[in-house]
Amino acid sequence: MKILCVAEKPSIAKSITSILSSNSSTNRPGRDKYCRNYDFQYRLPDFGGTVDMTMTSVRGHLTEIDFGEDHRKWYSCDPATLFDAPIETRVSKDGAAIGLNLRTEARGAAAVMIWTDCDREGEHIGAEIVAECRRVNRNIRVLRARFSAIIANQIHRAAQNTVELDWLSADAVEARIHLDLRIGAAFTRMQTMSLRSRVPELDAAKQLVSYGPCQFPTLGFVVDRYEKVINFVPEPFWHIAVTKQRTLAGADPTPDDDPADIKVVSFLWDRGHVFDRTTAEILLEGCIEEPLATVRKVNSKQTKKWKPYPLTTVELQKSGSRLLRLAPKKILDAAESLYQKGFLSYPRTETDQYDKDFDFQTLIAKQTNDTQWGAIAQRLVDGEFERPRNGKKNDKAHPPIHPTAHANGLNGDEKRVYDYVTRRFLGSCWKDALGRQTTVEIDIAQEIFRASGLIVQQRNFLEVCTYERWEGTILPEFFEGEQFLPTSCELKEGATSRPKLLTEADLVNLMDKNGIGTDATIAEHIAKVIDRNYVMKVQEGRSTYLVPSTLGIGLVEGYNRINFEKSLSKPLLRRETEYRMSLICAGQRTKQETINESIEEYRAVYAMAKRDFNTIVEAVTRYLRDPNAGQEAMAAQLLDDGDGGDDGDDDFNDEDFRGPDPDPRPAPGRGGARRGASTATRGAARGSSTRGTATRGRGKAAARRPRAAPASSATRARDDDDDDDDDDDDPSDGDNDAPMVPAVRRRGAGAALSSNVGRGTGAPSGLASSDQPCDCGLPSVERTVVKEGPNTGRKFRSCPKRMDEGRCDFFEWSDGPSSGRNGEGPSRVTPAKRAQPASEETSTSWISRMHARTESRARESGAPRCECDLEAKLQTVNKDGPNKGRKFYSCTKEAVRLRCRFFEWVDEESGPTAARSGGAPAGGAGSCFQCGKEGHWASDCPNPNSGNRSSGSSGRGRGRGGKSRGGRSGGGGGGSRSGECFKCGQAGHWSSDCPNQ
DNA sequence: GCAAGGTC
Repeated sequence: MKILCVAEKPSIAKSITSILSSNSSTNRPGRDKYCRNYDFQYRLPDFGGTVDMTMTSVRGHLTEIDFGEDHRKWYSCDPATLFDAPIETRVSKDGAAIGLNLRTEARGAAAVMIWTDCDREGEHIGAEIVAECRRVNRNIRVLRARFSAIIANQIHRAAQNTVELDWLSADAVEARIHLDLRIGAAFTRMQTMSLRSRVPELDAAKQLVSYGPCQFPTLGFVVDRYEKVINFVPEPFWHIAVTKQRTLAGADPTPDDDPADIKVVSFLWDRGHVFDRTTAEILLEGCIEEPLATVRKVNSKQTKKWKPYPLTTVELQKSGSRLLRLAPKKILDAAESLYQKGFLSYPRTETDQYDKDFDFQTLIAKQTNDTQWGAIAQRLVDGEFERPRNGKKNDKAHPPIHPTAHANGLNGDEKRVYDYVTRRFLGSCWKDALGRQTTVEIDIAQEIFRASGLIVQQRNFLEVCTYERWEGTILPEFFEGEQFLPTSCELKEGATSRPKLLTEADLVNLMDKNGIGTDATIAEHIAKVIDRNYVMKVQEGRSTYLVPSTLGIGLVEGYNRINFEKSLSKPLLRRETEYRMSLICAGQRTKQETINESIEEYRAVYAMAKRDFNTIVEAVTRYLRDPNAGQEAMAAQLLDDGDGGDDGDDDFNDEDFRGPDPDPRPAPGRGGARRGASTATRGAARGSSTRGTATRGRGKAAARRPRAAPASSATRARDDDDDDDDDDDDPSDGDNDAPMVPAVRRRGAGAALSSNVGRGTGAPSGLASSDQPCDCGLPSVERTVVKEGPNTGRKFRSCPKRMDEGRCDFFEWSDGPSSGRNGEGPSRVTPAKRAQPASEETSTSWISRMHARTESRARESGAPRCECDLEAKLQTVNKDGPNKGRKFYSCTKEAVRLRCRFFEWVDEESGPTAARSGGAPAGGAGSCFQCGKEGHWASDCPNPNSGNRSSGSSGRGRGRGGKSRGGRSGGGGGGSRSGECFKCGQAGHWSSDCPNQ
């Protein structure tokens, strides 16, 4: 009797064969060059004893679907008919040889045993295999082998205990496949054709304006963050900072003391900060009237920093893009290649827990000869091994990503990815790092302040995970009950800070949490929205951010304005599809019912979109032609960053894995701006409302004091994790790498009230807040462990979202730095580097500051600098017209969307640009594209034959909405209304042929 | 020329 076994991919076929045959199979080529056939004998008592097995494989899905001939051509039908058009399923071109091989092998087989991955897609691929086999063997029996790891006993168990193929899961996948095609094709064709016929720039660029249920939410995340950056309004807050100079032995310093023994201890205010200045001043006044500090508690306890979880694909993409600074797609490509070479395990896995039978020792032993971590691997082999922690995810198909062999001679991206995976694997097999944390709590006029120190006792896994940091902080001796005068006690001002634009790591995280794409496709969706010109990658310093293009913003805003009940650019619709798939799997809904239901919903959305398409055209046109669109966010962020340089993201150094940054998480503050601002306001209101109590209650119980906004309701304090350790937010220290808020605002009455008591002034402290953002960029919230166990009642901070909203993995004990944070005390997690711009600063003031900086720098160097404060690029007008050959300066940035409006003719002394001088050409960003007049859009232009601004005025300069600054358009020298490339902005070619991208 | 999901 012959049984045909079919795996999802060649590598699995090979390894399962090796187990089942005890390495005694013969193999022969199949029809496809990757899919070999393995023959062996295997004992299956249920089939009468020993049987002949042939193991082969497919390569993922075997079939593809498309519309019939009548609907395949774009202009052959109304896109709306695609919701119902007949769909054909056929074996894909790639699958032809594989299908033939299956049919050949199935002919004489009694049964086909399906060995595809044990997930929904795997069941569907199994169904495809069965369909192919039945073409030649109608009655072939179907057996499903279910396994969760390629481990001998599991594989044998799966072979001996086959089950039914899960046809419901296969149906669910088929529903998804059909819906994706119908919806994607209908919307893509409709919006591409409609937009191209009405927006000449898009037509000229042959821009494909695709819609996909994963693409649009991906774009939506980028636009959403962009808008938060743009709309952010900083909210000022105040806090009392207390310092104490003390020798390590706990005495007041004397001139004879070794300076190295003298420490300045910063005490952080238990209230974090308050949003009402008067409240803060009143509380400070109390501290200054009764400045004697009493040490209430000195608490010392063991703490630990947890070793990393086993590595999933999504985590590899997130941490990899952050630490290695590689695009998620590049990381996956490198991991795939390493997998093909046998150095890494299968790189597409959702599992972050190892099977109980997983053979760690053999794998670790393979690393003992490595020059960098061989000694550590040897220690693990020699007994220091500790089983990795278990995460919560298990796809039942693949183990976590781990090295399967020692690799020598790798280079480039592959080396970096391999090194990271291996270090992380070894680290996860070691012990947590151990330390001792000491917290000192003092009371000044019934205000509580805390300082903490950390002694790292055993680094353990940190020795191999060199990209993680956990540094000790020395705390001099303090004794319970002792009293002292603080060295300084003063009011400091900070502000909630602007969120950062999304990084790729942030986006991967958001997509993962919201169920957009799968571990294997997330990177592709990101690449796709970039390829479609919806999103651009922008390098600033060492960080890469994602910025929506004018087209991207226009699309999202246009669809948002139509006000669908379920936004196309939000993850809800995709999540709903997933939910409906789960209903099919559970047998509660049929495939056809689900398809019909979803199609009717999308059909309604489609009809609305088509009816109101003017709204989308207007939004797209407006942004496409808005000279400022897209620049504000970068500019604002740059100004927040001061020098526009590195934002302090951790850097996983290419060579030795020793990055300068202590915290391997995304830089904080990426989001939640509006939320932060609004909660901050609430906090302020609360503070104000109880101010009277504060006045009366001074000296009474703290509980009756005004409540500061809880740390969780405030956005983070200014913190850029900069490489320097300048935690100082004192404006007088010359740290002028950020726009400074006038001293009077920052100190004001606070300065008058501040007091230097005791000896010296000491260094001002950082902010005493626990407003660390979670991995989504939102302010974390404090929760309490309710589950029975050793931590019951213990407080921790986590993502503010509900689980069903996609809560992220951020976690931090409130009482100790034990979970992956840096080693400082829990209340001192975000030292303020410098203050934020004051809240009343207008949204335009950054523009004037930028101009001022530009001009001052230009004066210094003698070279023109653009509004981005970059040296302007010398260019020549190429376009035919009166200005041909004339030289001009413009912004040097490569991405046209980020270029500023700077323009200067070389032959005109300090020639003002149209944009800067106010001498804007007729028809600004808000004007009609056709006639140049304000008040209507081109689609409604009453003067369609007015010849546009190309008729001989500088108005042409804004022909493409001013985005085409004079230089790029030939300086008003006539020509067509949209003569530049959509991507790079230069004349002479269309974006489809752009040589600059 | 459309989608998303497998895999090489």
